Amino acid sequence: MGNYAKTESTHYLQVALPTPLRRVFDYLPPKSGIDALSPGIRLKVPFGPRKLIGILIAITTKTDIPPCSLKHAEHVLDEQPIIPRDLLDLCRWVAHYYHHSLGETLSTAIPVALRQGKPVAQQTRKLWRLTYPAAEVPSNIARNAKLQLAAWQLLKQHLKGLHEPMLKSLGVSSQTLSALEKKGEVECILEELPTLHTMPQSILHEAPLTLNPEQAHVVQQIRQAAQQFQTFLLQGITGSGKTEVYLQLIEHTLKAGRQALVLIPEIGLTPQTLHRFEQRFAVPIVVIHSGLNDSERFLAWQKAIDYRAGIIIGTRSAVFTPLAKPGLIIIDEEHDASYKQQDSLRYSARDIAIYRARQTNIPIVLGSATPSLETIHNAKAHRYRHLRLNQRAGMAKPPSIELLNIRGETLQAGLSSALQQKITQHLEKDQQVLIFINRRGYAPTLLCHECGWAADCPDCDAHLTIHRQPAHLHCHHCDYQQPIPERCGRCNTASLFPVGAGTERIEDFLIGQFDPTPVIRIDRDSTRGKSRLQQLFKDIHQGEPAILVGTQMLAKGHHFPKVTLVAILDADSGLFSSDFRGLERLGQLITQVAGRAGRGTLAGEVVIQTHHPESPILNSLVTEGYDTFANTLLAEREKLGLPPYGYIGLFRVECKKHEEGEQLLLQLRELINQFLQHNNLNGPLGVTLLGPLPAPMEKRQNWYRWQMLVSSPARQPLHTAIAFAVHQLEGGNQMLVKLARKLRWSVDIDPQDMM
DNA sequence: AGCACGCCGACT
DNA sequence: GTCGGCGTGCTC
Repeated sequence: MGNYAKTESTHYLQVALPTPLRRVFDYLPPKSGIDALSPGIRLKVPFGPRKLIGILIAITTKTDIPPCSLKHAEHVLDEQPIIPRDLLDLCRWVAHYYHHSLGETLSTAIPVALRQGKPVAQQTRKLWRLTYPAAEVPSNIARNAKLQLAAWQLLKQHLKGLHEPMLKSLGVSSQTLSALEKKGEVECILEELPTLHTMPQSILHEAPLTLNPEQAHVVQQIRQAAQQFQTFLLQGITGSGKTEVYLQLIEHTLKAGRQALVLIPEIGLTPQTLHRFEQRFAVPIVVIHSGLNDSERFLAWQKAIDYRAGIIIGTRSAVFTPLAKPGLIIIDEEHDASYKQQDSLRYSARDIAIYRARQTNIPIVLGSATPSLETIHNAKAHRYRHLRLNQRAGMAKPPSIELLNIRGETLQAGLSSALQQKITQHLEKDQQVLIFINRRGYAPTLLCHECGWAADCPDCDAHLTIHRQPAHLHCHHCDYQQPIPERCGRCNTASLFPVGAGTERIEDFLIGQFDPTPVIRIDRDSTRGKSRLQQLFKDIHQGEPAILVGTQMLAKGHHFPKVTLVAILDADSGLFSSDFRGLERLGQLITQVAGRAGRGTLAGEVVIQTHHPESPILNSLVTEGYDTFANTLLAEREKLGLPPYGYIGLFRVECKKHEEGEQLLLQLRELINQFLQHNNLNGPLGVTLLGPLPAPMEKRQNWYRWQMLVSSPARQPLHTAIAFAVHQLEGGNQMLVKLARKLRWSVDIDPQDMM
């Protein structure tokens, strides 16, 4: 390509920049020329008055901008693309699908270090060895320099050298080493980290478990698709051995010289999962979670892309990790809400993962005991292969589930007397009891008995939650805190009292009621600090009789073999949730916590307190199980045209002045409706608008929140309408742009909830 | 989103 | 006199 010099001026660089603007920007090639520029490299470019680091998307010969107003790219940061082709393509699709800026999408996808322009260094490890093996201690090491002498002696016994981490663990500090290096006695060699190509070791540390026939069948079915795209729904009841299936699938993937990407929910069981993986596999495993700092994240990313790790385990954002040799994707607990990002780029890691699997032509496994309705629907439509694990290892029978009528009952800290009796029975048999309540703190409301005033958050439409440890009022929506007042804020009488019960209050009550049985509370407050949660789990596993009280955290993942009674205190909040997914969530929760009851050899019992024991849907769940329950919900969703039968997007607006959000959405609605009419997309088979409506919690953190729902029985018209609307908001319509400037707006495709 | 520019009010 | 409030415009 020697004739670039001639045509140089007709080439333009399309660059994605970290700005919310949904377009790419064209630049002239840098002064250094266009050679060695390929999509995926980083460029430093002038952007208005500042300099930004962008990603080169494409090199074109056309531009919509008058070429005289184009600027030159200033700097080329990479020789090789740091964003591989398929990740770039993935991000383009994501940006397009979620109507988000490509530059910001790329920023979400890559480690912070990269978007800040840090150089990509070859990953190395340091090998230290003696410069020359002398028989005697060299004279330039002082006789009293004990540490240096020890280090020298050590290295003399290992003339091939020792790696720095090894030396550290043997008590040799880097100061000692650099002191010796200065004296010319030792030298440091930078070795490239080995890739899996050159790693001679075997893949496994320990032998795999023997699979039961069901598991074996599942493994075999998925292996048959080993080299091509196929989505599997692995629906396995709690305790049916899904993880072992994952492990064996990964083993086959590794043996084929490929990598596995495993996504787990956010509050996930990272330490346990990781432990099990590390026990099994001898290949390097990389874990990506919110606890990592920037450089650790960057390291993990590099290991994945350089084929230095065989298994990549991570939460939501790990779905963007590029793989050198992709072979398998696993989404554990695929129904979990934490796979959906709830701000900025509102993506679903599960859905992106499926797209990725298709793009790279590899199988993907969605595992869950309680699959989402979307996934069940796709399985029924034969877009996914539906595989099941119905056998519970070493378990006689599934737990019995009872809907306990609490209508007219006087509750003590949220517990009915019937439930208290059951607790006594189980404790007398030396067993453990698990109480589930999705509300932390002492009580959700501080109420005045005299005038009905309640302590509210000044910044949100919400009551303040009473906490006792330490004592204060706390808003769970914006983190506002204040001391507990002694007198009513309205009538000034001293008759304030807590209404309702959260985990702290229930803990208090149980301690008094079932003394001396220990009560272990597990919620976000009781598990602050690094190893608190692990310690509490350890206590539970001692197996002594105990009552566990907790939130969501208790519903996920962990096995408690001695728990035989599980109680759900506030099922009704799920029954009457303002959100259309409320019931689905409740069903998943009940099924998941029921899976916690009676593992091992002991029979389990589940009690669900409700004011509506006759509720047909709850009864169908209890007597016929999750599948039937899900079918009922699916039928309802179909009637209402809700997902998975209809596709929805949500415009969200936050504003400081109450009416401004509504105004913007009203204007937007007018424009969209005109557009729909012009394009024959109105009517029930086209696109329908609902709203603007205030969000379920209208004010939050001093922002008023409005939303407008856009829905359609087909994906394409929905997409078209939203693309049009976004374009208008972003500059197409002057009036709208003017309104939009005063507030914050965003689009949420496939919203999880309307909160 | 940033950032600059520009035009009005209350300060050492 | 000027420091700084935020409305407006622009980013290849």
